Amino acid sequence: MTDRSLTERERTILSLVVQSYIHDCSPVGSRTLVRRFVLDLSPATIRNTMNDLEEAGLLVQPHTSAGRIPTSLGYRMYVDELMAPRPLSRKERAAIRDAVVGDQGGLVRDAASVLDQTVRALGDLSRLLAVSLEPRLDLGTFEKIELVSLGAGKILVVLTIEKGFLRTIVLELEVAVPAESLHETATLLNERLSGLPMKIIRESVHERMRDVSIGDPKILKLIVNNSEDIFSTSNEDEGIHYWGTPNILAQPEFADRERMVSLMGALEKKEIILRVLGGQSQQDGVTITIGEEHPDGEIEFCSIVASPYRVGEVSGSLGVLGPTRMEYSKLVSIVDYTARIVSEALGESADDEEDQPEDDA
Amino acid sequence: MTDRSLTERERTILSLVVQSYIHDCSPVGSRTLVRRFVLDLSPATIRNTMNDLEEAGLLVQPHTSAGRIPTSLGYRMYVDELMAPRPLSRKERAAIRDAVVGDQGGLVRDAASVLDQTVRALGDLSRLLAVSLEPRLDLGTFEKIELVSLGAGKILVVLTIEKGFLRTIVLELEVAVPAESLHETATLLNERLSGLPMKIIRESVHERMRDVSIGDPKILKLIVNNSEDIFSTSNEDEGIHYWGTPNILAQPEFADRERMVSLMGALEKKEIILRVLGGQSQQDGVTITIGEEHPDGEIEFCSIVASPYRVGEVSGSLGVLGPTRMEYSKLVSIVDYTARIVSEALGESADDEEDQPEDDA
DNA sequence: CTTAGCACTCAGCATATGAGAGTGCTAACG
DNA sequence: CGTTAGCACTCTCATATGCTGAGTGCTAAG
Repeated sequence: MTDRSLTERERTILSLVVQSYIHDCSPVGSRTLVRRFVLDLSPATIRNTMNDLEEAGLLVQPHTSAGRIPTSLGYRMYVDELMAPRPLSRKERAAIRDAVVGDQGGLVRDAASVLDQTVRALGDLSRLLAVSLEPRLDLGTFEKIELVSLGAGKILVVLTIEKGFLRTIVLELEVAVPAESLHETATLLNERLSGLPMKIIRESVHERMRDVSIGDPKILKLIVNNSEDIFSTSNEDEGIHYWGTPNILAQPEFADRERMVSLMGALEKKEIILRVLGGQSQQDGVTITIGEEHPDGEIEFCSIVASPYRVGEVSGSLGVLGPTRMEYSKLVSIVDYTARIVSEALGESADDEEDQPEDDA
Repeated sequence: MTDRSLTERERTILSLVVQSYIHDCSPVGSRTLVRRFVLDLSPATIRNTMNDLEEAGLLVQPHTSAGRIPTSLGYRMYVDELMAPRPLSRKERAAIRDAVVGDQGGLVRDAASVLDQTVRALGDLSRLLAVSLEPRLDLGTFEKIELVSLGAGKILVVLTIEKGFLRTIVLELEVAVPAESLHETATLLNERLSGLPMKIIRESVHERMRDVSIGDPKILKLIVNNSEDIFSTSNEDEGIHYWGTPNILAQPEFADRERMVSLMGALEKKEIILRVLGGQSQQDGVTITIGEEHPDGEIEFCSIVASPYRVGEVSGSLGVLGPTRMEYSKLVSIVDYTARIVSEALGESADDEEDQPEDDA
């Protein structure tokens, strides 16, 4: 538990133990270690070092006289200081890019569709559970509202948001409203709200729409009253995309039914994912959260590698979830690259004029 | 395997075996049976009968000298001839109704949202996996198309279909199109296509839109060329809603990892669900498919209780999936009732004028 | 037709046993 | 002093063994 920095040997051993365990999922002993990686040291020496690492809280033994396995802290150390991100092969990149970009031909794929494809690729490639959140439009700037009459008192509200994001909601009124009036109301809303971030609108429509003389007061009231829902992110708590449940369930760490069921429950309820991914979308770049670092007990055996993607002010996030024993070095690269491509893809599909140059990091 | 009809005693015994097995998930023996249900027969007699049932292919022994369990055929017999559908309690009905109907207040919940709520209730109530398919708009009659310019060459296509179903797609053109022209094009499309079923439109837009003089030819071409996607059901292969994976994974029949993983894979790929539920939506009323009756090996340990829901010509389906050992008598009622309520809810939210009377079956 | 009795089968459980992997410790070594 | 060989010890895992209980099929008697 003392956090004196590690010696070079300790760093090496820790790194090897982690790698070996990630590979085999079986506790690694001193003898095995020297044999697998041809070390110029005797098992006894390794044992001593391992003992030190155990005292530092980086390794544990599942039971007396078994090999060691990394603790969350051990993985943390490995991730932060020891591992070298493994660059992606040309083929892997292509796989991601093809899946994300897809081909349309006249039809514009919306964010949901892009993300759906993305998680599939991400899940298959990582052999873990891939997750993504649809863009949070909160910080996006509102561009335009359009009101389309659908007959029978129903009105389609079409919101255009920065970078071509779109949101449609159907409202219902008891009485039909003439097209003229609809148009006027829309114009009014546009005049007063255009250019503001969605979030600000939510907070201040009431004031901004207080004294109005034109437009239909009924519709206006309806919109103002439902502003929380209308000027929000996507529908309900939806907007989560998954892929790869079988991958993760097949992992040996979920042989325990108990764990498995509770994990699936957590996934289905979506709260946890929303909290973890949603929270992270503030920060930039790839974030790794390991095992017990999670506040939620249900996923204390899991790690998450996630990254936000951004299109203008709008952002969402994506990542993979798996057992703590995962190939961090590879996953960091995969997730990072995928997030970039998604940003790019959504940006492009949004407005073609500004061609963002592809940066190959 | 001879299908001479069963004697009264055989029917009773089969029924009791099925019920007992459904309850316990442990093979039921002759002695247990007489004890549990106070039968006026000796175990030996039961044994003889059971033997007959085994020869008829309705029961099997997992191994010599274990009790019997029902085969798919046994369940089939039970479901078709022996069981009495268990009526729902007032409370259960209320639970379903509340979840499905929900409350809106100005905002119209679309089919996706209604079904999402529905499967949650259905999954929780059945303690199994609930599944639903969004409505297939194929047979729905097309009412109106509306083209809304989004700027930057993008056009929002709004399709109104019978009973208030809605479908929106974004198209993209290289050049901006004047509003005037958009309106003309929409009018043209409405004149020629309104009142036709979506399916017919898909098959015949090319002919119907051959000789036109007004409207923008570019947009028209785009729409005609993409008619397969535009005048179709919902987006991609989406439109499946789930709930209750933990329920089903906790079932003892999925203790086997192998099975469990393959089941989850099948669910995720959606094909099987689409085939089973989609296929069934033709027929009316509740359909039960049991174990090996399914063409797909992945779900040969599962049964599905499903029912279509209908709103005018438009229909979709919903149901529950679980191990063959499920409470058919209860589930039939649940699924049936849920389907009715969903039909009702979607119908109402579609057009309020025609109040369908609630029928309490 | 029904039932008592009996020999037989087999999963499940507990117990014992041995092998293998791994450890910590101590003492010797360069 | 860091490193290493040796050793006693521990603990899991796999295998073998025996026992029990639930259940069966068959036969003969009621």
